[in-house]
Amino acid sequence: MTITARSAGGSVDATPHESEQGDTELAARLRLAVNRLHRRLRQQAVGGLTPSQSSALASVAKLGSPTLGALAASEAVQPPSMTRVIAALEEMGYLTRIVDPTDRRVARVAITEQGRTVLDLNRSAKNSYLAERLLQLPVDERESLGALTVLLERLAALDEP
Amino acid sequence: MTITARSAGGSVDATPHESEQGDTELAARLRLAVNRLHRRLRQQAVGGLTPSQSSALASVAKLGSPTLGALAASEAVQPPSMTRVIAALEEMGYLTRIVDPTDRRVARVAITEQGRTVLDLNRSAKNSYLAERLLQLPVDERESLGALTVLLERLAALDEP
DNA sequence: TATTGTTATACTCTATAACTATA
DNA sequence: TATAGTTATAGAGTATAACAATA
Repeated sequence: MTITARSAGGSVDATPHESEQGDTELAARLRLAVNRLHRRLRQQAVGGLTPSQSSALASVAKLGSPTLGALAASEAVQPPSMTRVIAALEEMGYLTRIVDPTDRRVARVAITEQGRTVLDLNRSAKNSYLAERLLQLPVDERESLGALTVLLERLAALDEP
Repeated sequence: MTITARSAGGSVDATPHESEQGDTELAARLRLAVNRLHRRLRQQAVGGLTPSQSSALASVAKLGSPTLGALAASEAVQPPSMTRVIAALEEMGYLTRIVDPTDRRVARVAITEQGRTVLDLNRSAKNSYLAERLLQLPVDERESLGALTVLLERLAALDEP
């Protein structure tokens, strides 16, 4: 996939100020954009899961049967916060706890059949805020978002300072 | 500027499942990425401003002297939420209230000299979470982020359903 | 004694409902 | 009566500190 910066016939109207910036200004703009988009997204509960819950559930599916601590680190929250998220997902039947046979202090979790179903529904939600907006974008910009998403995922996944 | 989706020598290890998705899956992945990145970012208060405050301050600077209602709509929050953000920014001396001469119900706000200084400091914060991470990216990916940030800004700015 | 997770508590951000001031 | 904003109150998400269980 190959894209260009402003390929939609000039519909991306960056001002000179925006397009001729340094890395720190790019960081500031990206921060604002992420914050604002997050505010839009948080108003939509997708498939009965809050953003924190669907994010954690997706991480569990990806990691297999992580410990609570590993999951908290992966989601960049503190253990007490993850305790609550897990409790909610467990009560809904979307994940189960597994007692670690070698160390009974650790709490491992794994996704259930129901949990996987919900996750799939979540991934294919055609009526979500973002899905509807992506359809309003020109095809080439939509494709470029695929590349951007990979970068965002990596930025969010990088370790702490 | 031209980029490719995985230009970092294969360091972007998207699975086949991730790279061969439809728009709805892209939406789901983008949603998760934005949520996670937001969680990373919210832990860093930049220049003494919370994310909500710096976002609102930037909007005021962009809009000129908006009414509280217009600012709330621009930031996708309800008027009571904006009342609090404005009160905090006003107390810090970063914006002032202007009585609308034609309608004394409306509360207009404008950025102060101090506010503009803080905003500039914010934009050039070299030690922010994102700024440091952007420096870890290959140059071509960093450049692509500049173009794609514009897309995120537009997604966040689109009107409600 | 160190580590893993939980409970208790508090703070930030945001929302809805009810209210005030002005039109 | 309608509109712009504020105050009162509540809920979601997360944090730190103190605790319990296990190593």
